[in-house]
Amino acid sequence: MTTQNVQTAPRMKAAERRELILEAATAVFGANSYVGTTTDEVARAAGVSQPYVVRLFGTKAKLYIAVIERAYERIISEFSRVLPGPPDERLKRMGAAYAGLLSERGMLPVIANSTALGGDPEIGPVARDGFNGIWRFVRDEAGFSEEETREFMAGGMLINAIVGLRLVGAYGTEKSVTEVLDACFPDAVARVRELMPQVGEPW
Amino acid sequence: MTTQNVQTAPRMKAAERRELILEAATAVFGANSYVGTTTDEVARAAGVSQPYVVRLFGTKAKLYIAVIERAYERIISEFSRVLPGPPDERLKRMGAAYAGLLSERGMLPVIANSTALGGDPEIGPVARDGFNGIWRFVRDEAGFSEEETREFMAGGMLINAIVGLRLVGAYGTEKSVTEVLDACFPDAVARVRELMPQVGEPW
DNA sequence: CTGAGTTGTTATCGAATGATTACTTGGAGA
DNA sequence: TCTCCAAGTAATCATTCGATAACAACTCAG
Repeated sequence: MTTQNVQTAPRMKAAERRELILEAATAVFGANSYVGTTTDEVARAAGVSQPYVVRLFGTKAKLYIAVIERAYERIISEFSRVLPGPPDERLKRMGAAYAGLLSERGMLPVIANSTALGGDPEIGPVARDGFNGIWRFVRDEAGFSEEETREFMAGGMLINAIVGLRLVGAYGTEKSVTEVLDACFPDAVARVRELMPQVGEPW
Repeated sequence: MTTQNVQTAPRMKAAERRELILEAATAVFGANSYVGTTTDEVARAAGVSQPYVVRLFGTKAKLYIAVIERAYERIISEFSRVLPGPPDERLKRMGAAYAGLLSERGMLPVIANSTALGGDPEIGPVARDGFNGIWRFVRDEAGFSEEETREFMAGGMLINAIVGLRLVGAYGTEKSVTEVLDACFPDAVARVRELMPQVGEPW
């Protein structure tokens, strides 16, 4: 007995622990970018030791790859969920679904950051695959026109920028910000407003 | 005489050297992001020693701030340049002008990266100012409608993502990529195609 | 011509970080 | 019950990076 469970994390199957770490890593990578994040921060956020994170994923880059793969899958999954329904409101639903992912910490920032890492030989291909996957889904599965697809993707990138810049802190005080947020996606903006992190928040 | 000019960089007024370093720093920060860039890389790219870079700008963060301020000024300057002319083609000209900045190394990637740093207490405010500045210019100086402004900014963010992902390497082979590039900005895409860095290029 | 301020360097430090090694402990199956 | 694999940790290492300090040489005003 005694079960001196003072220091060590409660036992868990590796797959389950992996998922926990991926969730924590998404939040931390999202807050600090890829290069700006230490494996130790991820480990502490997940409640395990730093060497264990490295051992489970092999390397920091491989961990990050797992994180963005999971994030892109998550987006496709949300889009699929809101696909059924009135076709004329499909774009609004998908925009709101994307903005809704703000509630899952780091999800959108990680996506945004991945679009800047195309030059990395390891991460680049994964990021391109993820981006292309969303693009194809929007066009083929959701049935958007070429023009609609471009606009939808561009709108998503704009949301990423707004989130990354923490622009919502200025909502209401800065006219141009208010403008963009209201115009961005008809239904998305409400979600963005309620979910977006403020300036200086650790998030 | 003798002027043993073996190691030390040729003398230059500090202001001139500052500009040289800013240009080099834009390229390096653009290629590797803020956190991923060392002051030593910047120094070597500029042909001076690392401590001198630090001394000229005080700190790495201040150097980066000078870089993005310069980049945002550069964008405004280009937009101003193409402002005169037929109003119905103003949007096309400005889109092409933005894409044309691809020829100045690191300019667009630096802008893209700055939109992810809103959470930084030092850099965040500068990035927000720059973004808001462009926004206001597009709406007030260029006279775009609210809707046009949003679409223009969103298109710019999409270009940033395409560049960051090195998507152009797949142009012609990947159907969806071809689609977006052609649809993005009528005249911008030609410039993007000829100027965009390929996958794996140091750029 | 000279000397003082500016331009620039070399040497070096302390902290941080990703990774490796060797060790411990819990728990499921024979 | 016993044992062996999986889960997890502590200790530690080699690098890297931003910053500081001390020093050297060019140049221009008087």
